[in-house]
Amino acid sequence: MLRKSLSLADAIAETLKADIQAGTILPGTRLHQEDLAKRFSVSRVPVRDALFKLNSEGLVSIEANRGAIVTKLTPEQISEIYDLRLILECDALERAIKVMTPNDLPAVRRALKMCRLQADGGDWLTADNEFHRTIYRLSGRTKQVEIIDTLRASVQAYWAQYSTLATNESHWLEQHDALYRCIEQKDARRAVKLLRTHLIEASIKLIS
Amino acid sequence: MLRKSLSLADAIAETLKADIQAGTILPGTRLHQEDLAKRFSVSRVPVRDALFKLNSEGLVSIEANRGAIVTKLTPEQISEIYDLRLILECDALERAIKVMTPNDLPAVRRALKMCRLQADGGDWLTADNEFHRTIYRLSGRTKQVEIIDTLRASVQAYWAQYSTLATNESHWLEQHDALYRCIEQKDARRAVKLLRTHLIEASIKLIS
DNA sequence: ATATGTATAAATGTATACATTGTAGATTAT
DNA sequence: ATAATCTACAATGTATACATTTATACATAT
Repeated sequence: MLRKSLSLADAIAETLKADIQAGTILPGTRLHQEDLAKRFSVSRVPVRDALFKLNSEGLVSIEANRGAIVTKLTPEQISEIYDLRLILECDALERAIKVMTPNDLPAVRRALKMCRLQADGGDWLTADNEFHRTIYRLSGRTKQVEIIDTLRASVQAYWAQYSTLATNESHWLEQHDALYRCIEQKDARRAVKLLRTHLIEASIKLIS
Repeated sequence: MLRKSLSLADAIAETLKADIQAGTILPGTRLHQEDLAKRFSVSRVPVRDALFKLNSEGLVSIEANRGAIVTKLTPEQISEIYDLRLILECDALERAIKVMTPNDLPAVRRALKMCRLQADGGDWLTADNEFHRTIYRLSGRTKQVEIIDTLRASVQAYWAQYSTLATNESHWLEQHDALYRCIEQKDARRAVKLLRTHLIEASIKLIS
């Protein structure tokens, strides 16, 4: 496997992204360049690069001369993101099912298994993300998958908050199982319908 | 009107963006930090910031330790972008028509007029962009409009190439007129159908 | 002649230092 | 006491200098 040389900026960006998505750093938190530089024992330059990168992913908001804060979404904004995900993910799913071959199934099955392992306690959110991404990638639509990833990432921080309260993922595991069966049978119509309700339910839960 | 203080990085990014979209800087061109720094009479720092920003908009591609090049799209990638635009723009148009009031019409009419003025010779591409954006903004979907803008921007460079050869915008002006009439009558169904053919025609023209 | 390895040069990545902008606190005037 | 202005501090923006990585050219060996 080819390992690309990871710059400091990329490493910092990834760490911060993980912290934000895990809920360790809450939305609305100010991110001071100097503080972060001290935390990572580097200069402010790679920190700035990292913040710019996170800004481009929508995870932090930068105002000129006024610093960066972890993006805080209103319920309306979260709702809009879910509407976008609905459109883009359903389309990607449909395309994926149409072009995929039996050879692609093991990867999906593996991701599904990972979800079961991480169901309670473990890193459920990442496993869930990986399951969906595995499917969407089969569509071959690079840009579309990239946008979907960005949208999913930007709401993940709010799930981290949520799941500490009500950690009831078994319902979603069943939906994943059902989705896999549809994929296995190449039943795009039904798969899309499942995903649609999956996302709508999630949206409602998260906003309420 | 509130004028936000424009950092050097933002100014450089805007200039480069304009150059790329105008076709002055062609896709595939390497963008050396030092050269750009000399061109704008600044240090490499704001240049790097600008390149990161353009990278986040998909206009340039950055590889670690290997510099930045103006993003070069394959016909397949262009096609994918048009498919995404089709989905997102049609949805935005439909939503815009549903929520807009008669008070919103003058702005659209103004943008339409601008298109006529810039039809041949002038800055048609910008006027066309502004016309569509004016409509989509009425939907109130900030994130969605942002994504649409990014997608439109990333293919604009290829139109710049194209329009020097065959500058025949009158056909599209007619389509704009027709679209406006649908909007005026709040006929979302027909408007979406028009936009769909508008985009499909454009896609085919650009790729061939 | 091709391929490989090394050395040199050029470009990007990072650190440090300086400039500018924005903010908070205090002082003064109303 | 409140409002406004000025001053000092803190944070970001930018420039310069250094470190690391990558690419190019040349030499050498097969």
